[in-house]
Amino acid sequence: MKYDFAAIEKKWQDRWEKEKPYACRTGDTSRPKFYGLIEFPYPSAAGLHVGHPRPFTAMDIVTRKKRMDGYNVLFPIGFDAFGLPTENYAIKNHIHPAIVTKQNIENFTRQLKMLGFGFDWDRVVDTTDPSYYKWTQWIFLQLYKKGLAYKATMPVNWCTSCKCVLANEEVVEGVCERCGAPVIRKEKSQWMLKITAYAQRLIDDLDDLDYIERVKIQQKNWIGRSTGAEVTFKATTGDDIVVYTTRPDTLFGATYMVLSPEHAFLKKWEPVLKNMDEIRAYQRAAASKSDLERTELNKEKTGVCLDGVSAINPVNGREIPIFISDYVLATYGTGAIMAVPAHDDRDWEFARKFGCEVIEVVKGGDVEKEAFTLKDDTGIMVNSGFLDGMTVRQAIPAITKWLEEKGIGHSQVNYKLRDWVFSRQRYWGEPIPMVWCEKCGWQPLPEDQLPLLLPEVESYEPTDDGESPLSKMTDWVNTTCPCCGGPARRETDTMPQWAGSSWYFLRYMDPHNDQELASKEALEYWSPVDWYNGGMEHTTLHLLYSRFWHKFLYDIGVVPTKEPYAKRTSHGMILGQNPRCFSNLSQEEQKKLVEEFGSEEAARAHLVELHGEMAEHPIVKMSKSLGNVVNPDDIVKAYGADTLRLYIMFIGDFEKAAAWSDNAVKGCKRFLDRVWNLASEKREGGDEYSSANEAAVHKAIKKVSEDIESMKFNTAIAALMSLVNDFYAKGASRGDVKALLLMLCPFAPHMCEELWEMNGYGGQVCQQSWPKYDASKTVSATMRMAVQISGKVRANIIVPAESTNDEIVAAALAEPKIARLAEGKTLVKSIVVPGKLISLILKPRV
RNA sequence: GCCGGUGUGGCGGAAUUGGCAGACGCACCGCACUCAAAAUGCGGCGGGCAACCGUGUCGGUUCGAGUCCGACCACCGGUACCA
Repeated sequence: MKYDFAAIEKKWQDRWEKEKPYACRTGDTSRPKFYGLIEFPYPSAAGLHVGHPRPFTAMDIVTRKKRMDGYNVLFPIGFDAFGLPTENYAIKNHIHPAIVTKQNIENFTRQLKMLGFGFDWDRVVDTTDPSYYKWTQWIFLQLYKKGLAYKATMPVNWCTSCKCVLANEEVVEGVCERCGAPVIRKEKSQWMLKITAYAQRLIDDLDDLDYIERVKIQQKNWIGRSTGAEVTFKATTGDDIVVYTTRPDTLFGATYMVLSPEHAFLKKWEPVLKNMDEIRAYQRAAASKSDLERTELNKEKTGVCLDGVSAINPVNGREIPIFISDYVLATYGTGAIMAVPAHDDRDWEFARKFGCEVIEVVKGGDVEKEAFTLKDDTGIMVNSGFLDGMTVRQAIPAITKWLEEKGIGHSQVNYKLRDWVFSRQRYWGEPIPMVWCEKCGWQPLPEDQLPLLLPEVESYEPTDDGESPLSKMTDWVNTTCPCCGGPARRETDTMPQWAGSSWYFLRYMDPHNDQELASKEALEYWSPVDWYNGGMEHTTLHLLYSRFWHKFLYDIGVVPTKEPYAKRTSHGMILGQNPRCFSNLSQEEQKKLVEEFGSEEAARAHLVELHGEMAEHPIVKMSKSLGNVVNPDDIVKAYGADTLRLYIMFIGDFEKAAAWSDNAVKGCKRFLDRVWNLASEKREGGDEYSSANEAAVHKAIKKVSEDIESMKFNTAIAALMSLVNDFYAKGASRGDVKALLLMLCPFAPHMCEELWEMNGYGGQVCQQSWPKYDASKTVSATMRMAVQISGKVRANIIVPAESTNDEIVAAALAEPKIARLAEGKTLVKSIVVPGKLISLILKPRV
């Protein structure tokens, strides 16, 4: 009988739909719980990308095995459906975003079901559903009530194409993360979330989490904690200028001061500043620079020296000039620095250009040539009054103490993390439930009025003036003040896409609750997520945001755990093969080109000339223009879902990027065909393993079990392939085949269910227990050991398993080839590694 | 610049953490089956006639190094005037 994957997969998907074998029950105390989570997809119009099945299949395999291990498994799915791509698609095609979203979710659902994932389909979550975003809005109100949501006017990142503000995390190399358009600074009044209040806890609590190390490092770097001191300098106007420095030890070397162009004192000092025109011109120039220009221009320092105001260095009373320069950021520290050109690269560069004095205060470098920035014990303080002779490490606490005693400074911690810009001037997002009243100011919408529904609008296109499309909906905008009952206006900005995804994993625990975001019972039972797998690109976005929200919900007593996710892993991207790269051509094509151009190098050079630099990269992102995009629908049609699942897991190291290969898919299909042919054969007998395969089966059980736990799916599959090869070579018993199906089931569930049923093993594979590993069954009576002489393998011997070291050495020396090599030599030393090898060191006999 | 990571056959990738490098798969070659092809099954497959040589390069530790230590090279990712 042929392996008819299309019919088999349809049959089992229909049965799963009806019988719901993957549904889970909240509150089951008879079994331990396991909550496996994947990042819910954004339902784009393009449908499922071939990259999606990689993390999905991985967690599907993990959770299927957990079920077989006896866990009550929650493995849910949902849709992160608000956001710009849908809105842009809707605008372009003149369809309402809600309709687009509905269609896209239907298509995604079809594709996800087609791949046979064991989701609990009764728990689907959709962030655009009012019964869901009611609670997103509710959380916002709680943040507002605790002072963690506030409206502030400040320079924000503005995407010139999306016509919308962006969070810091959404700006990548000066351009919009989503559309690639330049980002500029724009002064706007925005809702902000005070994530900075959680900066320290977001760092500290990482220690107890089982996250892969690079995620922890990346989050810590992004939060960017630094310790230093704030120091007050007196200005000649009498004002106190506070600077932040990580090097208070170098205070004696501060020869000038720099303010950010946006610094508030500039306005205050207008009457005394003699070069105000020059200053204004610089301010304007700095403001109009896009982030991209700022980074590109960062090599050459610019600035203006203030004419009319200077500052006094508090340690030595010296008067020093004040500059403004855009290398000092308004949004970090105090927006002002003391410049120590001898010991800071940027200050050194600036001083050289503007002719400022350079005073060495730490010995160890040549400050005429470059700044000496080392902060270790190699430098001794000089030219620094009472600090002279100390090391830098001694000087830092000494000067800090001195500053504190004088009341002009104190130690200070700073973070690079900024508060989260939380409003977007777009339509397709959660309305922010706030009302502006001339009399009462901003008022939160009473909770009983939630959800605040997103109104139907005629036009949801973004406006050039930076106002949300909702602002034109006067009927909706005009409302009454919840406080005084007078006329008031609603907030017309919406929430960013990251809002709905910041808590969705909680909703899965109790998705239909209309009283709370989830019941206490459900939260207690399922929290925390035991294993969360997702992309590295979310490390400083979704992952950080949702940790912040979760900590807040913990603080107000809504959730029972400090952290949302106990374990976080990450998958690599699926890339495509570059059809224009020499190494991806078939051997014949390569040969032809080499003949034509004389050498491989010349052939490669020709391809580069033809297609540009990228022809040198064998592996590239999938793109329509290269024609290397793989559609999961096509693969399922041609080979079946089980083959796609197996291949996407076999493709390589799960954590690393891997390139799609059509040929390699065929190899996985071939493997499933081999399993099918083997297992569909009628076999008599019981459940016991055959003596020929017993050891191999137990070794495979160990390998596959461990590899699934550690996400080494590729080697787990390799072990199963080896086992099948053994079965072909030695024949397989009914029990051998049964073990194979149990282990293969998480990877290829449709086929294994079908074969399980055909063989009449009873029940369904997914309901069986995972096979047990018995180490005693893998030991054999003899062992094969390599014999090395001076570290080189020279022969192999077979000895009884219980041989002593002396017996093993004797056996090694008796081996004909070894005996020949050892002739005329003395055995100096021997090392025996039981079961592996013997290393002999021989010396010529004198 | 700073912080991570990676470098192994024609290709994707293994290697129990210091113990027989190249598991498993792809591609390729041979054989069987077939009138033939495909499919399937079986076998071969790093280089070299060989001694030997081979895990980015150079050096070190060790009986033994892909794995450890030192110096470098290349590529990928994150971050970037954060004082």
